[in-house]
Amino acid sequence: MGRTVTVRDIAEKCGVSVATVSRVINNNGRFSQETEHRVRAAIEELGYQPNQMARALRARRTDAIGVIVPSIANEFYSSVILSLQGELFDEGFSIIIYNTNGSVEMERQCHAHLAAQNVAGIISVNSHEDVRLALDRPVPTVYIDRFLDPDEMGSNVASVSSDNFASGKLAAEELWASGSRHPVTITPRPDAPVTEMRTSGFVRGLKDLGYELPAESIFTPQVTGYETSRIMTERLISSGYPFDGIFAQTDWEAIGALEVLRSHHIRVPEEIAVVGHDDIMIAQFGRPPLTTIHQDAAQIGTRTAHLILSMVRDEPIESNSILVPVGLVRRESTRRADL
Amino acid sequence: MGRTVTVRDIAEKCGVSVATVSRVINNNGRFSQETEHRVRAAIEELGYQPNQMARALRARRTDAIGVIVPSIANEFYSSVILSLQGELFDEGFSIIIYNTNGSVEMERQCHAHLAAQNVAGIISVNSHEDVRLALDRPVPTVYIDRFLDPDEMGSNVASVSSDNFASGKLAAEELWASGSRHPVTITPRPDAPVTEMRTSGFVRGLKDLGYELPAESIFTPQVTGYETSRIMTERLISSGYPFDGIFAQTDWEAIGALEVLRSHHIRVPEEIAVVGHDDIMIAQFGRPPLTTIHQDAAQIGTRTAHLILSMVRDEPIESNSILVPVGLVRRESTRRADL
DNA sequence: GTGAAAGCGCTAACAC
DNA sequence: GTGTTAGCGCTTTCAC
Repeated sequence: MGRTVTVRDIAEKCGVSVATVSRVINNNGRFSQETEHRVRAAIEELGYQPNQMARALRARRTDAIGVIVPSIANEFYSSVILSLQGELFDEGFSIIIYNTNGSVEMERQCHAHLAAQNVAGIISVNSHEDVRLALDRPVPTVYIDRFLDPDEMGSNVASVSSDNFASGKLAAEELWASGSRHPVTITPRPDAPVTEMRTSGFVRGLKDLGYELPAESIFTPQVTGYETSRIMTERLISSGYPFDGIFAQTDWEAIGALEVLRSHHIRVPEEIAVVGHDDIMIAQFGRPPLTTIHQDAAQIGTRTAHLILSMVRDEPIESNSILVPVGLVRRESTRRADL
Repeated sequence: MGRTVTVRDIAEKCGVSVATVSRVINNNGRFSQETEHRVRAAIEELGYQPNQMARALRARRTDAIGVIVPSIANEFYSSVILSLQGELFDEGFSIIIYNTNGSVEMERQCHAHLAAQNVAGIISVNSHEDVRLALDRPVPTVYIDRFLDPDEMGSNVASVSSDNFASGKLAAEELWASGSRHPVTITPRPDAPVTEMRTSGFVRGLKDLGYELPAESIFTPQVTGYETSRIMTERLISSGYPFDGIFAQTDWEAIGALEVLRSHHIRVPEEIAVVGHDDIMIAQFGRPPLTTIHQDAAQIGTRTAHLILSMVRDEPIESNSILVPVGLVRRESTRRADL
């Protein structure tokens, strides 16, 4: 293992200065064709790779994008990250990932860590930190799963999100069409930024159909997930509260609800129709298979990647608040046969 | 936004030299208590954060660990990464993630990318690259899901893996105890490094029970997964090949098999017993719920993190080939009632 | 079209 | 116990 090869080695081998080598590498400034050939040949021959740390020190930033996410083990998030990592890699960027487990304190620490590392940009997924913090962060930030008012955002903040209002509305329409006249909804944790949009879309959808959803029909657990949803559904049944449809705002919550309904021998969709949200793999394996709102994780990933790249490069962006369409995937937990 | 604050600012504010400031920060070398207090106070007051790029340039390496994985969207991998990211974060390290989608060429590119970034270490998950490449890479590398002969490894290569031989054996014993006398196995893709160990454990387990598994009973698809497994099981049934048990070496393959068996009205476990592998969430939702081999993703993550940290710090390591125990999780796809 | 040289922010000799 | 200084590898002004 010889010393690592630097611009200097290339320069010496070619009998030019390091400045010229640098110009060739970055295709920046003038140099003769002949020099270019010699330099490129030497780079090839010696297997030279520019040292990114030195570059970063000079440029005052790295070619890395920080990604902060509640948990990479969440299928929806990992799908988004898979997609955006691929796009960013193609442009020479790498991603540094942090899991916060939903803790605001952890999020704060991650931002500190990222600041010290001089990342070029930050992608923050389903964050419930105060967005104003981002406004006076020098590094461009894109929020996923969080709708931001375009007017409130500085030029270094943007958002990409599913159209959660639309998904709430779709769920309302599907439950109604399935004969549900007293639907309820189970939201993610109250501080999840998507909760409000989905719920208001749901309320609005029902209202348009002539039904005013009572506030008591909106259930907002402190912790999102399968277990919580089981417990809530169990309580809901034993309380005798009249309901004949559930919009569970995550698929895991929907699956939890389905399991409890099944254990009570309540027929789905005949007695109670159920709509989930996200369309992760488990949805296909519900009993019955779950009707759900599909989020386009791949598209969210690519749009986010393109957005952050533009911002990092100081290129103009089409919009600083991108809404990705959702769609209903009808399976067997809605639309009773006799309707 | 003022200029970013550097050691120099701290030094000036305290009336000391940058060297002293550096000594205090790194707790390296001598300095008076009084100086220390002044410096720390100034750091606090100005909100100084050491520039990691400059440090990295100096130290010739960053505090980042590169992680190369086939796909972060695979639940088992993402659970491992969740775990190891937490551990590494506590020690001040960050992780840079690459997805290869199982492509060796992509893996090669990722290594090149990582080399240019001077990561302190590399964690390579389920890689099928030539390990000898790692031997003359200067940066420590830990392989996950790949058993390496301790003798073949240099001091900068190590491995952490489930005890895949044991899991094959467990599967054999469980199927046998469920009354299966002609079991088959469906492996992950042939180049997956775990395939060989699981299969030989399975063969050995059956042999110990007095059954010699014919080579025709080992099915090795080119592509791992739910769909492939469905197709293979379908073919297996229509071919009339006699079998009464399946060891599917991933849970998704097991779920695919279960679906096909169900569509043919073949009773599980009465007619055919099924054992999966990994114990990811979907296993609980199989029809019937899937008996499977549990892999301890969290432990694999923490052991990997500790290993790579020791290697990075040039500390001695207990072992360069760690085997993490597995366990059978019995659900309803094995052990017919009448036995 | 090319070279010399400064400097990004930090650490570690080395001197005192 | 503290200061001076070289230099990590790169890019970029400024000369010529």
